[in-house]
Amino acid sequence: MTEGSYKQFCPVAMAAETLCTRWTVVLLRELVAGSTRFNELRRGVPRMSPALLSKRLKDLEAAGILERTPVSGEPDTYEYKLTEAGRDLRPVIEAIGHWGQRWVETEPSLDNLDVELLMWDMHRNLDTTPMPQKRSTIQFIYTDLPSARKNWWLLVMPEKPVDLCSVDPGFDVDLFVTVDLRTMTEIWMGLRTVDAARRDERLIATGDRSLETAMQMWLGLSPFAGVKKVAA
Amino acid sequence: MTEGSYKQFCPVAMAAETLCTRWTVVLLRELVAGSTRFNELRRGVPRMSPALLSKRLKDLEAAGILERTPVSGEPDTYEYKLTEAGRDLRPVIEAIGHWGQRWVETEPSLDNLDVELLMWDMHRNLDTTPMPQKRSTIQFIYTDLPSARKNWWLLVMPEKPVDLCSVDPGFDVDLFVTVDLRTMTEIWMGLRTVDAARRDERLIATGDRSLETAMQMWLGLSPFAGVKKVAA
DNA sequence: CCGGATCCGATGTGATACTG
DNA sequence: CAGTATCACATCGGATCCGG
Repeated sequence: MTEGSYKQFCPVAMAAETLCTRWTVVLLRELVAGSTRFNELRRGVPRMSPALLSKRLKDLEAAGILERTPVSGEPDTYEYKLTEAGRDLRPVIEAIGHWGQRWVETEPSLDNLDVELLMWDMHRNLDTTPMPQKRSTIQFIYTDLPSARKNWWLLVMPEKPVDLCSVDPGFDVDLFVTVDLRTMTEIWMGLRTVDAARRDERLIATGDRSLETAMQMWLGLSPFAGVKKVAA
Repeated sequence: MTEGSYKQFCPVAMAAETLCTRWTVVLLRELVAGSTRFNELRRGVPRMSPALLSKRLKDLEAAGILERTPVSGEPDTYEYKLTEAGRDLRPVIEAIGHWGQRWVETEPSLDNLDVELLMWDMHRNLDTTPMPQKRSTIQFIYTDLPSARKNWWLLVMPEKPVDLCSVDPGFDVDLFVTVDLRTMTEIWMGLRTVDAARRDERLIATGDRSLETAMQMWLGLSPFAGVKKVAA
């Protein structure tokens, strides 16, 4: 970007200088969502090269948007946390996402599905309040994926963050969800409901009855799932 | 930018693909502010090369954000008007500008002043309602600029758009404003008031008393002038 | 594993000039 | 007025590698 400024005194231009460089707002979305570690960020922004990620983190630190601090106890590991200025970017990210959900055609991006990214987003947004007050294990089986990426487990423990596994954790499974990747992504984006997918036999949920019927409730959707799409 | 997508199904990423390319949001700010013609846009985004401007306009048209239509009567001239999707970007631009005003240090960008851009912005935001119901001519004299860019005239006609001239239009001047470029830019950005600048003798306004005293009123400021700055 | 750095070819951008 | 053309240069993506 000619690493250079727009040379305008307008606040929009001044902000855009740091915000509107490639990958930056996607990275910020990940930070606003709560990721703090380098490799955690990589998982949320998988197609961004580590070199560019590193550069952007430095740029954002220099801009006062985040702070990099060593993690006590773990040498050579760092945490990237938003400053107040960074947290104040949430409305900006929300406005962009809101517009994107309303106006950007989804078809093209539904050709670029990514299970890992989907599961990563889902596990962060699960709403555990309507779930039983005990450990629950939910297994997702993606019918259209090769075996290495077919099975995913969400481990829900009361009072603890939800855990995501791509290898069998060995616990008894309380609910099996069998679905294809596109359908699950559409549900996550709010383009389709769990019930509709079950009626169409695109999604099958078997196991614990209460988990099964409340699925639309505990399955936290994309923060923008509620926004109505207008784009043709 | 590798003219390529982020390949994510997240609405933030989908929107950022078209919005967060270099110059795009600055251009959108200009469109949201009401400019419609190619050379009008150039004046609002003076450091953007015409080649890139042309490309961006095509991209935005392809994204459904604006429409290009021939101007009837004038061959080979076109108008670029925001579609509903484009007008719906106003909250996004506002959120970015709001954040910029709050958090971006202004000092660096106050080294990149631009009279023409400032006058262009000002003439568009003049609030003519508190002005006399007759033609008024206001001359700005920038004490620190070379003669070619020193003098500017704003022509206010009731019921008509404000006119901006960089050559003497020949009318009697109702109000003379003598000021340096930095001070006037600071006032425009809301970093300083007209009264404070007059007390500091950085700005002198002489002529019609009512125009003089109401200056802070009719001088429309930047849309973000009201946002309190936090940045150190 | 974690947190990067390095290299190189492809792509995007800026400056300047020019045209119907 | 409304753009193109051209060329040098900056940036980015992808792959690889590295030190703890």
